Amino acid sequence: MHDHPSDRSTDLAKAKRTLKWQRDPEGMRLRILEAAKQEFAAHGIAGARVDRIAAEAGANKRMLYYHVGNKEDLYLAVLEGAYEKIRAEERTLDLEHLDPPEAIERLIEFTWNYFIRNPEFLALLNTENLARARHLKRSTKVKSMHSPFVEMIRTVVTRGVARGDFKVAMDPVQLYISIASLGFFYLSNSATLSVIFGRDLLKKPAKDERLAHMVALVLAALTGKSTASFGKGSAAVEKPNVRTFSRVVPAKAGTHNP
Amino acid sequence: MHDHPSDRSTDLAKAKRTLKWQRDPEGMRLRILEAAKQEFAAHGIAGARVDRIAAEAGANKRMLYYHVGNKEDLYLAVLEGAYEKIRAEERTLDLEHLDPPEAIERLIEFTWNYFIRNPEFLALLNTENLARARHLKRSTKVKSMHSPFVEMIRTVVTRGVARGDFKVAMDPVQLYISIASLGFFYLSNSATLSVIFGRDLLKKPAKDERLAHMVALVLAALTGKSTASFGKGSAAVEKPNVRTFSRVVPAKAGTHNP
DNA sequence: CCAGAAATTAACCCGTTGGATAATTACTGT
DNA sequence: ACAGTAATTATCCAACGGGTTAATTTCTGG
Repeated sequence: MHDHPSDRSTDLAKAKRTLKWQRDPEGMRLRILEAAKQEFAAHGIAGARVDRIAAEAGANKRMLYYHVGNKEDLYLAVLEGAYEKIRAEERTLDLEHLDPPEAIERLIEFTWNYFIRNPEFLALLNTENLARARHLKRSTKVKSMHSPFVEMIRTVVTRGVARGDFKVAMDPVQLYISIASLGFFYLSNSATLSVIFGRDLLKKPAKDERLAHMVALVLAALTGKSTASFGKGSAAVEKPNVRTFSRVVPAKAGTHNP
Repeated sequence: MHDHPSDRSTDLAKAKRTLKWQRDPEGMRLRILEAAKQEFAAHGIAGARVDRIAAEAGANKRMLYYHVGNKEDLYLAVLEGAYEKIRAEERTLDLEHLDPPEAIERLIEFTWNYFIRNPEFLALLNTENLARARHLKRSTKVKSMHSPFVEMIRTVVTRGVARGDFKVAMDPVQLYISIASLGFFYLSNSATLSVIFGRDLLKKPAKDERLAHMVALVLAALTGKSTASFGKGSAAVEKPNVRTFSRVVPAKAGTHNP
């Protein structure tokens, strides 16, 4: 969504207490949706509280119904907004002019960083899947928002195979899902995994290591080469990083999980 | 858990109406936990209804509190049971005597099939992560149940590298997470992905294709070979399958997602 | 066979929560 | 300036849902 003056701080709730109050329909709607996004992401559909959303948005509960609708309408609006946002960002990624391996690397990095920057997106997807996509199915809007990534991957892979960079040609859909998988699962399940492994998977070194592993894994599969730290200081899309498989079978190291 | 006479049918609820009723503490407890598992998996913590669990278990609501505890206790018991179950099955997998590549394949297949056979497990994990592992953290029981897979992977990879089967040695933890990722994400998010791609990812051919892709991807990365359908009719752990990357860049094919 | 404990049922309680109704206040065009 | 509409506030409420209390029934050991 485009910036709106009353959009930044999440609880500038009272900033509107100028004498009595002033009108701001669009701003109100945005604050409601933002608050709803946080609430649904944090508590799921059933766990979300309409009153909390209202409070967080600095609004009266009645406003939610006035501007968006009931709880489910609210949820769907949030979900659609989330898809719109990622699709919009996806479209900004231009891979056409890159060497195929680097294009794939960029793709992985973008996806990974998007997930890191938008944890609510992960939560919302999980919530929606818990609901078996009951709401998505009704949303013609989302169904018409196709990700450009599948086609991007198709052309990149084709190009890579033609140029000899890649040994095999994977199904773009499968590869797309795999790239999403590797990052999504790690981040989405970081809480339980951190407990199981007895170490914090969200601290920077762990995340850096994960990104390097994902890139190395996918590129190794595509190129057939063990992809030793290939250069190109290329300041990655959002975060430069090491890119090798972590040292050879790192022995029991720090992990306390046998 | 071990079989108990009054365990099989889920709604044999009334089978206990022998005149008035008869006692069956253990059976009751099991039915309660099974019902709770389904309920929590289907609706999450906040969405779960204590009354529904009771009804499904063929019990009075009071029984839940008598045999297990309040809603949260119930949830934690379910979660711990889920971890116990998967850990138990994991221990039955013996990879030591297999060739490294085949061992990895078996591992992937096992994980994949376990997820398919236990959809509630996926849902529970998602639910717990939505709660930021709030309950897991309190469970000393689960924290002490280490997966044997990480060590299995470590030895297999080491062996594979020594024998020359594998070109690179990956960090076992990363590889473990990656293998889980590839299957987990696909299945856990199949509902939304199916809507987005406009095709049912859960029908058999799609699932078979996914398994083949996962195996090919991981093995290609490890061996450096494009892993063309390597043989060994090896009747996979639970489901034999094709194992190549799907045909070369399958053109727009059936997919309606550009 | 019977007393006490264990298991189970039946009924109720009360805070929460989504949603609705109605009254108030701020804008807008004319 | 003012009428009409849009935006917002202030209350209310009925149902839902987790948890509890108390009465009932079955089982077991002596």
